[in-house]
Amino acid sequence: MDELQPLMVQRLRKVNELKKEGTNLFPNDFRVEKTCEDLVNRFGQATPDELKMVKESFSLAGRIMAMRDFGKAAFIHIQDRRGKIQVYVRSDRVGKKSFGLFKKMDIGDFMGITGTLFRTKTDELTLDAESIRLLTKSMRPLPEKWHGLRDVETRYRQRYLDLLVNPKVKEIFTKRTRIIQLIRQFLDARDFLEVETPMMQPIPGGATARPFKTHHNALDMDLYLRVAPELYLKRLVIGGFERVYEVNRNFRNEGISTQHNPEFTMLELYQSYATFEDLMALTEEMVCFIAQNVLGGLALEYQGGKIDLSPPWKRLTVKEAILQWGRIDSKTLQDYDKALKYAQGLGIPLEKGIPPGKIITELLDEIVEPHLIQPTFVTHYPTDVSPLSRRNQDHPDLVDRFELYIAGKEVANGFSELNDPVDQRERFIKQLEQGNVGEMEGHRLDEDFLHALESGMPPTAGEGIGIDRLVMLLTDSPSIREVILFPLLKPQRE
RNA sequence: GGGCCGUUAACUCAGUCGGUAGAGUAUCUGCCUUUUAAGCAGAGAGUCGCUGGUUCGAGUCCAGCACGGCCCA
Repeated sequence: MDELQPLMVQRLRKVNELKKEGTNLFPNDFRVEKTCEDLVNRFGQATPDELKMVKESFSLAGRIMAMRDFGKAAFIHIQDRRGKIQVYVRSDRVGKKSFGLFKKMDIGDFMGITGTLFRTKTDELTLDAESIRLLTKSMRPLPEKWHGLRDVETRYRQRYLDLLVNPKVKEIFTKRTRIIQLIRQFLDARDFLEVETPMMQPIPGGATARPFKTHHNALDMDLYLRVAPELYLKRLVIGGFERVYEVNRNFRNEGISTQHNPEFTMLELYQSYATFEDLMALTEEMVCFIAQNVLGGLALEYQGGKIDLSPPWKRLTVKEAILQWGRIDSKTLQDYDKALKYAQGLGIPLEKGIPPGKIITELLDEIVEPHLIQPTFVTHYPTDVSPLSRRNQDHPDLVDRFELYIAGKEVANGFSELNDPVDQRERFIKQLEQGNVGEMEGHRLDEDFLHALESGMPPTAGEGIGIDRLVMLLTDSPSIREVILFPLLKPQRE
């Protein structure tokens, strides 16, 4: 315990008094029958007279969140996982001994109550306690009831307090779980199989990102936390799991921002005999299914802007998109030097020698992305920045790939998969030669994956959806830290 | 990495021109058996993020550092 603060000293005094009286401060034999929500759902509409007819007693437990003391009686609010209910504790009903114990309870303590229901003068459904138990004594005070906990840093560092006193925060994380449940429900119903693939990989593959490194002592082997599960999921497709998905964490050793946390949650799915177009349809359907269930409709507000998820979503090619919002014509865009100069003129720090496709995607991020507020699929990316995507039949320098943008954020990335092992080998080698990947620690030619691909992968389409960003969108959260329970923060200096 | 902002009681926040550190909630004491931000009366509670500087005197001005937020790269 840190240096004893006055408030803790006062609580410790009560603790010692209770111990001396023989009270167990941490019992675990109270039987909980109901949640607050159960009682509100069942009796919330009942009139005072109807409640008088209910002779039944109910037992519930929870944390004391508010207390209004009248000397020989008190009103308190009890909060459990499903809600809150008011409890009336009076000396003449619970008995003098229990009431003496109650007087030593604090906001923040856990309490078990058995009682009957009534309605107060001010019409609030209230449990009239006939017996009470202290279930856990708390030693520190909770944040203030009215303003709650506002300090962002404390909210993240002491998320338990944030969850306790800020109901909206609890709601966001409940929604997050609901969203992931709905994803599973949606994909399971379409005969996708959920799998788990390695988090620790000898070669980090599937995305261009700096990995976290770790070491296995017994094998004396360096390992990397995965930046994507892609190459393992494809191995499973090769192994005959024609429809697979995984919802789990990826790790990227890069910057932190309102859009980026070093560990983040991704859905990746693979469907054999499907194309990137099939996956656009699936994405549209799945996101609408989730929104319908979580929001009750397809209209939502994100940070003051209105977003309509009603299908069909807009689709346009990368080229069309750049020509629409950029001040550049088709001919200039196709000329490497001119396109590079144009990009540099916009303040994008690019050096000569970068792959042509990189100019295109940088331009996309810079001039198109902010405009893509309503859901939009941008399609047909350059091949040289899409090493795992299948080439377009008619334009081999483009791939059958899409990215989904909503509210100016990249939410999904999918493509028809490259299943030609010879082409794949060449593209891996080219990627590594280009430096930005090759120089990144751990990235090297994954012979084991190529070996698998040489055994034959059926025509397949795959996609990744950023779950954190999807949750941000559906909960109107401005920062990724609002949708991750314990976002990464630097340790606090003592 | 750069710019701007923040850090004061357990929580939410004031703090004027540099001159004894403030409020509400919470806590403690007393009264109170239908309150709900209960009420009334009283009390206690501070390393003003940290380190240094300027000054007779620093929460306040200056520099550096830490952590966080927003924006930019």
